[in-house]
Order: sequence, then structure tokens, then C-alpha cells
Amino acid sequence: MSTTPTLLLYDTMSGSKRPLEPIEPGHIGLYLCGPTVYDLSHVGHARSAICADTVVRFLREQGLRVTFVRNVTDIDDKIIKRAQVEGISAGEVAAKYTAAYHEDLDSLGCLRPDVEPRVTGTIPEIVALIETLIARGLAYESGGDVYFRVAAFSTYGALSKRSLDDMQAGARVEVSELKENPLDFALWKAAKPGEPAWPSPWGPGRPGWHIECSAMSKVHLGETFDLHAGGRDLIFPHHENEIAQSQGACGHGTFARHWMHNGFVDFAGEKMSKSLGNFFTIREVTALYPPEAVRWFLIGVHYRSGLNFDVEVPCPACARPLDTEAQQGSACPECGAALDRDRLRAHIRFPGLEEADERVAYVYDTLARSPRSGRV
RNA sequence: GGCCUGGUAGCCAAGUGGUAAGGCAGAGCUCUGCAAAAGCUCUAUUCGCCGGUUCGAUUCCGGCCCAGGCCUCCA
Repeated sequence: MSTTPTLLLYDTMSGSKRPLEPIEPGHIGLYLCGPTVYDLSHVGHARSAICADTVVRFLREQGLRVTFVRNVTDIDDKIIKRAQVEGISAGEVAAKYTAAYHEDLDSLGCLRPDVEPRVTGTIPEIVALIETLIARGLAYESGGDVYFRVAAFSTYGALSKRSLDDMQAGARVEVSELKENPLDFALWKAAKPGEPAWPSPWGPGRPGWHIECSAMSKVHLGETFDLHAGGRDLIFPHHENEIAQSQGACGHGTFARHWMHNGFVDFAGEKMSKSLGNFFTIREVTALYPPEAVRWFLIGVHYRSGLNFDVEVPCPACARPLDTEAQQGSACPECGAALDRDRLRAHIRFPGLEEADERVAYVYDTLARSPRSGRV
């Protein structure tokens, strides 16, 4: 009989490190918020997935059974918009980028989740959950939409440590005459003409962003489960809203026992954006460096810290590093060579990944020379 | 403005109250010797600042300063 393994893990709800104590001895239920599949995933998505993968592998190594659930959000405003741009259906967009996500994470050595529910496969459960919230006075129908009544949920703000008053004070939230309170959020959105829709008691429409995770975690892990993970940016409003929905429907004391949030990947010390030099997809990076190096790099710093993803942009002609201003220009300030974005992008360097690559090579070399390799 | 997290050597960075990992850079040495590579050794009496708790704190508590994040979709 083995001793009870303990993982001391920072918990966002309590704001402190706490032992991860399984509800059911020997078993951990883990829910990770997966991607909205409307585009290729970037290294920030990879970091969240790898953090969860590392926890799953560690717990299993400790002899625990782990049920790892990671959803796919396959219907959403962004997917609908993307479908219009690409001239294909929303379902086709979702299928395409779900496959790409799998390929990318496989390449990084991430284990597949035990269950990977999709929103479009969970509609009846979502509708049932919304009906419960309405019956309990925590949600209301308005113009074909359904909103969560934030003011009726007394502990709203517990995870993100903010009060309704705080939020209302600096409120620059979406204004809508359909809402009782600007902070109320959509559980169900009425379909506009031409949009994908499912039938509901409130008319055809689709689920809001937050309700899906409440429904899917309940279906696959039960009303209460051990660990919920995701990126820091999901703390508010997404995870806060999940708590309101799930506890609103199932009672206080239910839902996730422990909350784990990983830090961001920063690009060149700046906020990520699609402009040159600070936004990179997983496959862009793994095309330049071995996936092992990328994984090593991403787990090389503490999971809650920001990870600075430094980028060097050398001039294709003279190889001198170009600063941000020079990158935007049309010619190299040193040698005068013409510059264009595509060329720069093809010559980009990631010093952190180069170092990680060397470290990985060193580890493999050491392993190859160990007595157990039989090659001594 | 509110809330959250963090501040560890020149730089990056680990660290579950018991006396500071590792990497890069740097210095010395070995072997070479046109150079380089490689190997070995060294490099924080100290963990933003000030108090407190403790036999003992980088680790816990309080205050202050600074940085980043969130408060709108976001991993």
C-alpha cells in the first residue's frame, strides 16, 4: 500500500498553496478549458496544454488515476465569422482547426485527454442547466436571449477577488437594454438569420461562452471535482461565471475544489499581437526548432510566471539585429538592403529556443552515455 | 481607481522555516596552440526596503517602494 501522495499546488480561490486532496481516494478529476477552434493555436495555448499535461503525468506517476477532460469550443462568434471569411460552414471551420490543434499538441508530446467533449454535442445538457438557473431565479429570458442574474448570486467575485461594487464602479462593460445589469452575462444567444442554431425553450439559438464548461464538466466529472485549470486570463470572467452557473444550479460547495492558473507567454517583452515579431503559432515555431526544445523552453520557468519569448530579427542581408522600428521600415538602416515582412519572418531567431535545443541535445547525449544505455 | 501576482548574483532563473539549484556571461587552469572546441575550478555572508512571529525566515505576518497582469474577447 502506497502512502497518499501530496501535490502542494497554488490554488487561486484560496490564494495560497494547498495540498491537492482527491475527493475519491486515488483519483483526480481534472478539467482544462480547451481552445475555441477558429484559428491555429499559438505558443500561449501550448503553454496551458503543457502545464496540464505535466500535472497529469506527474499525478499518474504518483500512482493516481486521472480523468483528464479538455473541451473543444466548436461554436462561437469567432467561428461563425471565420466561416464567412473562408467561405465554408462553421462546422467545417471547427473540424479543420480541431484537427490542427490535435496535430500541434501531439507534436509537443502532450497526452490526449481522456474525454474531449464538444459544445455542439452537449446542447441538451446546456439547455437543461439554463432551465434550472431560470427556475432558481438566477437567470432570465430577454428577447430570445437568456442572461445570468449576477446580483442574485451572493458570492460572485470570490475567485477573482473583486466585488460587484468594484466592478460596477469602473464598469465599461457591454451595454445592452436586454440586460437587467451590465454585468449580467449571456447563457443563451438568440440566432441571427443564417447563423447556426439549436432549438430551445427560448427559441433557436446557441449557448453563451461560459455555460458550456459548466455543463461539460458536470457531465464528465460530476457536480464536484478536484482540479480546474486554465490560463490566468480566464479567471475573470470565464471561471468566475462558471462558478456562478454551476454553484447556482447545484448548490454552494459544489464545482472545482482547486484552481490552477498558468502565466502568459509574452513576446519580446510586449503584449502579444499579430503585428510582426510577437505572435507565433505552434507550427511556425516547431518548423524552426525541434518540438522537444519548444516543450523544454515552455516548462523551463515556473508555470505561474510570465514567460518572455524573446525574438531576434536579423537583417537577411547583413545579419545585424533589427530593432522594432527598423523592422517596420522598408530598408535595413545598416546595409540598406530592402526589407519585407515575409522575408524577415523567415529569418527570425528565438535565442531562448536555441538554448533549450542545446540543453535537450545535452540531455539526450548524457542519457546515451549512461550505463543503462549499454553504450558505455 | 479596484483587485491579483511577483521583486533572488552582470543577465535569465529554481527554491514545501533549518541555513542560497541550474544556465548564460565573466575569471583562472588543463589540453591544444593560427584560432576554436572540450574538460576542470571559481563567481550572492545573501534573497526590493522596514518592522513582526520564531531557537531559526529567501520562505510566515504587516507596512512601504517598484514591476507585470486582470477589470472587454483572450491560454
